[in-house]
Amino acid sequence: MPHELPKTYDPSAIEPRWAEYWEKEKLFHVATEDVKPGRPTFTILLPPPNVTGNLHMGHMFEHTESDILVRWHRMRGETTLWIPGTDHAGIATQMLVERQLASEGIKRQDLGREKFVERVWDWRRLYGGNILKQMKRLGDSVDWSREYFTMDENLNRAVREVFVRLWEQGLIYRGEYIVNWCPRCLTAISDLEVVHEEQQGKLYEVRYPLVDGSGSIHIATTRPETMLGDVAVAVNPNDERYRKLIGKKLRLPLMNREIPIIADELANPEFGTGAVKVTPAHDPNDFAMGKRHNLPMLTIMDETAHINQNGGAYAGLDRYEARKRVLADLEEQGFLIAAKDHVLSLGKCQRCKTVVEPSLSTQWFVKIQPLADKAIAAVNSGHIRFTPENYKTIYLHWMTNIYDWCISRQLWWGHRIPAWYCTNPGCARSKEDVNAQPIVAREDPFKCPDCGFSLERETDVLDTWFSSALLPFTTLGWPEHTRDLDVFYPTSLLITGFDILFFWLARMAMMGCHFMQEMPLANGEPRPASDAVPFREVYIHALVRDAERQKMSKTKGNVLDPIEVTEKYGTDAVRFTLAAMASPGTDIAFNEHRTEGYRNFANKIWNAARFLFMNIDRAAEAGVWKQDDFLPLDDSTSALRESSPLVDRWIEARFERTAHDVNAALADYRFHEAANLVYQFFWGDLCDWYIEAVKLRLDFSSPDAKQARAALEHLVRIFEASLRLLSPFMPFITEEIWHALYQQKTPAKSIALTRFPQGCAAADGHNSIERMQILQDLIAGIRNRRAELKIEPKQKTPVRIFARNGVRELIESNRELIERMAAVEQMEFSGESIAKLPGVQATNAYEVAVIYERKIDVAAERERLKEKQQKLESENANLERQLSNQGFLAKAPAHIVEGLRKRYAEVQELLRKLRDALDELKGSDQ
RNA sequence: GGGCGGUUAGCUCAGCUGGUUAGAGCGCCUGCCUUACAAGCAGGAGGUCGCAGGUUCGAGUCCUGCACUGCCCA
Repeated sequence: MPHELPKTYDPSAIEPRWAEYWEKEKLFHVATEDVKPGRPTFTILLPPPNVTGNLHMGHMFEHTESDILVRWHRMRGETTLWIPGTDHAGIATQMLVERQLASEGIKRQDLGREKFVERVWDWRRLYGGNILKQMKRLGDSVDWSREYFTMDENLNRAVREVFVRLWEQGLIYRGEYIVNWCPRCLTAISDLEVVHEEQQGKLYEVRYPLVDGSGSIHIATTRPETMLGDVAVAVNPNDERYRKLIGKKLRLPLMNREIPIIADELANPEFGTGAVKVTPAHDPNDFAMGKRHNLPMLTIMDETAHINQNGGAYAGLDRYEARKRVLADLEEQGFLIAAKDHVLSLGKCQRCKTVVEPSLSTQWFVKIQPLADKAIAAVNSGHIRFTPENYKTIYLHWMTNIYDWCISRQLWWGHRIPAWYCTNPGCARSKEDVNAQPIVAREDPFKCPDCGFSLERETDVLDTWFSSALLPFTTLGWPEHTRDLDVFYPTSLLITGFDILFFWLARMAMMGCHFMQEMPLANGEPRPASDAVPFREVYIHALVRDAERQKMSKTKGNVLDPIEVTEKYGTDAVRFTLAAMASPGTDIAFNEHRTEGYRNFANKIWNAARFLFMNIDRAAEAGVWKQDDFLPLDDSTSALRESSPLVDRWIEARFERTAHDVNAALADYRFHEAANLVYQFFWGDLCDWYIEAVKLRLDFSSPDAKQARAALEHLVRIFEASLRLLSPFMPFITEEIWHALYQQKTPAKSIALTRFPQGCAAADGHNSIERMQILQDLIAGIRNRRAELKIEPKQKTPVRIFARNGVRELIESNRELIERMAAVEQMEFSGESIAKLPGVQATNAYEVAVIYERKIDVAAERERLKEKQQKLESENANLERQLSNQGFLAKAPAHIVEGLRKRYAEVQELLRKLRDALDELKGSDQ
């Protein structure tokens, strides 16, 4: 059956088909019961994208790198599992559904908690799968049967178990602390969810008079409205200016309240006036001071950041309105001394960008230090390794300066905290009591064990990251001791961006090390710390920026939609772009021109395949080829025979070396190197040289069609292996061509399930690479000379060659190749050097002259030779300097010195030839 | 303020533990529709490796300082 392929590669015609096929055939499903013991496993957990999100370029980059590694490991015969899923994204999702409700004129409070949560689930069912659909389109080779959602029933049970255990271990506590409060989201958020932005503001100086009338003190503040909640003024104990005022009382302006002057190291004499007001309920530093000095905590704002009853006349005002009024009143009453320009850092809610209000409230916290200690040890002892390595420093730095983690959120969407309070206001388990001992339980309790009253459940939910932190073990069935855990835990690798290093990675490390240490190994033995880690390796990928290196952002309007780019150039081309630019630690400036180049590469492969098919069809017509002849070829045995020509040996050696280097590059996450190696081999070696060379031997009508058949067989063999080498990088086009090659008789359901070439660095036993290089240089030299002489491409020219014995033999036996590739029609060998002939290209291996009747342009020729001479002279001077340097000769390693000596001899020889040629030119000039 | 990076061709970037003549893609210039491919083929130009010192027989590569620049944390 003849092959029919369009002349130009059209990815849109084939990609959706294969994406669907891979999914439908469940090609990447790993059934635990089928896992063979002893076989290496490669497990990787997909960082769950936000369920509300769409796939962006960063995802595609992350998925491309993951998919390349996953496909590579799979093709190396490992049991390879990639687990996909999505994250319930508490605040983001709740906001989204609230907005939807708002368009119907409803507030979530109108619906009530239960109905609202149902609405969120409805939303999720309808739209939540979008990002997964996009992943399917891109062909991510994940195991879809294991898809998870962080709110799934089984994961919820695991979250609850973790919470209860941490509570039992004293690692979770409830308490009144200052937290970051978002007055728009109406919830507390963790330190990490606050983004700091520099902003131009004012530093106000306000006079606070002493109660005894003996004077006053000037305080400096950026937030004058919080003075309503001031309970003290602090000065540094070493500050001479204020030392004798410590302990005295001040009268707080506007509020007419007496407050003390206290001494605290936190007051910085260098900043402002050196005296700071203390508002413990509205500033984290002041809170710490308040604790130290046992000051009252006076809350002056409500949850929407409006002044409350404690703010006297200002009650009911929004915080910014209150600031204006406070300033106006201070000024009017003569308390405002100055307002200086000041750049301040404002904390904003990561989700909604509202300025966060530090607020005193009762929240749940994880006592983090004991968990962090384990996570630090895991990295320090090498059980978790980072690439690039510098992230280890960043991780350790953060981990050793860690604060307790506020895990409660005042939301409805999320894992509700499994804690119950007694409804009896007098009971010690009542919610109103900050020090209450709630009932934290695996099973819902019904009545208070102390007083028998009914119970109410905690309304708060957990930080989304709390559940995400558990995924490496909960997705594998924890808390049960499952076979999945035995087989797949610890996961092999985490690929993620540095932006969630602390949010997620660090917390997974803590939770994994803590909880999995308790889980015995498959054989019942206790689990060593090295096997408790959630992942053995971490690869932190860089950021994808736009072509101008700007961060992509919706406001800038420079966001590239990966699906759009993919539809324009093909998934393979986009993947290859990302891979080829993915040097560890370097951000990617995504440039469509580059993608265009790799689409061209795909087209090149496509056309190489067309060339193959054309010849297979011809061979079949000539009766020397049957489809059944073509069987999968085993990598371990070479197809080379004694009689195989140099080019066959050469391409095979090049292939083996490339495959070897690609494997080595991927093992070190050097994606760019791997991609470039494949590119260079496929285009630079296979297409530019091998296919051109093999054309000489593909004449099936000749009497020696057997030789043509052998040539075709070798070509097909190398090509098929090259497809496998390319497959992890370009899964679609390789799949398509590979299937076409086998014509329904594929040895596997997919090229993704075949073997990745392992390669061999020392495969070239016949020095074919070195020998071929001489021919390539010779051909390039003749072509160059022809271009200089402006010879019509079609016009063939004779050449004269002088070469020493071995090289002459090499050239003679590849005469046809040279003739074809350099447009040579006659090759004549000289018995002696022709270096003096005008226009000779001289190397150490040969001298070649293009014979052409057009008169040599003497001036141009001299120019050419002089330039060459100049380069060589400077190299020569360099060599002489080094070789006469005793220190170099004494200390440099022998092979370096030897190499230099050899090169020196070559340069001498080349210079001599050049001088001769220049002399000769002088002669012809006269 | 603390920490971590970056500066190599017009652009985007490689260059692993110091070692012979610093590479790639894109762009640019010249010539070609050579029966796989003009999304192609062939040839070519283009770099005092941010600056200044130092270590070394030898520095794009190691050290110090400076300049510019990016990011993270406070």
